[in-house]
Amino acid sequence: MKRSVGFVVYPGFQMLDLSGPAAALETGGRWDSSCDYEVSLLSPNGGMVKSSGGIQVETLKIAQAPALHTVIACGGVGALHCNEDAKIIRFLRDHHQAGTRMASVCTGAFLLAAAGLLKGCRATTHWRYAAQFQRTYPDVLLQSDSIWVQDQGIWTSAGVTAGIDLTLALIAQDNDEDTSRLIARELVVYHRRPGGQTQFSAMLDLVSPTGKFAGLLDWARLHLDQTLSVDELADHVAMSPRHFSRAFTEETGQTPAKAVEQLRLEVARELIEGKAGSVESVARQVGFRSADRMRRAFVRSFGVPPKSIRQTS
DNA sequence: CGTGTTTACCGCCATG
DNA sequence: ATCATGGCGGTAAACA
Repeated sequence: MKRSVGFVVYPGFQMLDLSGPAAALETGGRWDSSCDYEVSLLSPNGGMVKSSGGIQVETLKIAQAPALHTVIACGGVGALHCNEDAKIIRFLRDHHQAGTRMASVCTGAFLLAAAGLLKGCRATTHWRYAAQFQRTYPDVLLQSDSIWVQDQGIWTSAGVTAGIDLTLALIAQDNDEDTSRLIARELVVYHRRPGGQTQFSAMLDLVSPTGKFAGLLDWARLHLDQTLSVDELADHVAMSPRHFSRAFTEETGQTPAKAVEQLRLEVARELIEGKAGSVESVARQVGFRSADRMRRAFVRSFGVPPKSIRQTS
């Protein structure tokens, strides 16, 4: 069966948000006719649309979209300006109400949220825009540390290449895990990223090389059993707590306490998946004062307690 | 499950 | 004027 997938783009969209998922969809049909997708590109006014990198694509007007099985809203710097575009909003709203499967990549989540589709739903977006997103749409349960999230049939993914992970998951839903695994191998990407669903490792990679806080984060990772309060961190880089907090948030897109908690959660998760000791002892190793506190942090961040991670891994 | 306490965050403003 | 810095106080969240 051929499934029709429509990508929503606009001036300033991110090419990789489109081309990554499109490549994954294209690859599927190559062996297996039951995994065949037809891709259409849709923009508010149709015609040629320029991506943020300058490459242009030919699009249909969204009003002339064919019947669609899935809609994917692409992200990009343009998303922050056109999330009030009435044509896009109406298009997304109509298709959602009609039961079309809805998805977004990166800051495409801003479009879904603007259309009101994410109210009360768990969702994610590019980590750098997470704070802005939460401020703009406080009624969305943002899971800023997830690669992708599915809630109420709406799929959102983190920044850029996470769109490929998302598409693999969509393909797995339409077909099966094996098909999605084969496609991942063909594309030479991870079928399941190391580190599970967290994008924080990716964040460390992106921020560390250039950032002022590279050394600080590395140091913190090695001393997770210490308190690591904002005051201590600020002291460690010889800044006032106020200035440190502001500079850190600006630089990394995360507040200091959140970042430390992410580090703790990430290491804890690895230890738990690796079955290294009891949940209680893992909690202490990574600096949670108690297993109960760690458990709450897990639920807050991953949506599930440590126990269920150990069981499913 | 409520309740007092601590912590983090952020807006505002002063300083240099 | 602009920018980096940092102190203060309110608020919200997390903790005990």
